[in-house]
Amino acid sequence: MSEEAADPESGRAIGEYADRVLDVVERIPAGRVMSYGDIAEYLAEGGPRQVGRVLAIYGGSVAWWRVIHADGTPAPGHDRAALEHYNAEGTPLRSARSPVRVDMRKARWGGD
DNA sequence: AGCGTGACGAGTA
DNA sequence: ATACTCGCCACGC
Repeated sequence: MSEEAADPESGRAIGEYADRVLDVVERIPAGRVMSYGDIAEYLAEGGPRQVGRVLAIYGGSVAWWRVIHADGTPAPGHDRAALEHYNAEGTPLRSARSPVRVDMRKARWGGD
């Protein structure tokens, strides 16, 4: 066998960074949202692109619809599913039709 | 090791 | 609203 060093990514463990990102998403209350950049800034680590990658890979385990672009638009390809959740959670919207836009002015949430 | 790509953000036309 | 550019960071080929 190759002397493969301990591979924390293989099998079970997800990156520590991904774990922190998912933790933040999990604590976003219903009816609120955070942008990719907001989460990156909140963690003070990586960047908006890193957060997007984590959600793209592990988003299936968290409320991914509460994480949207800085301009209030949900993830591409999932705007329809996201809209269903926004209606169910009472998320303040500025546009209920494409392009679906969340009212960041009211819905934007911080670790508060 | 270089290059393309992406669930990003902000700026400009 | 759309298209394009630049900066950013990590991954896959």
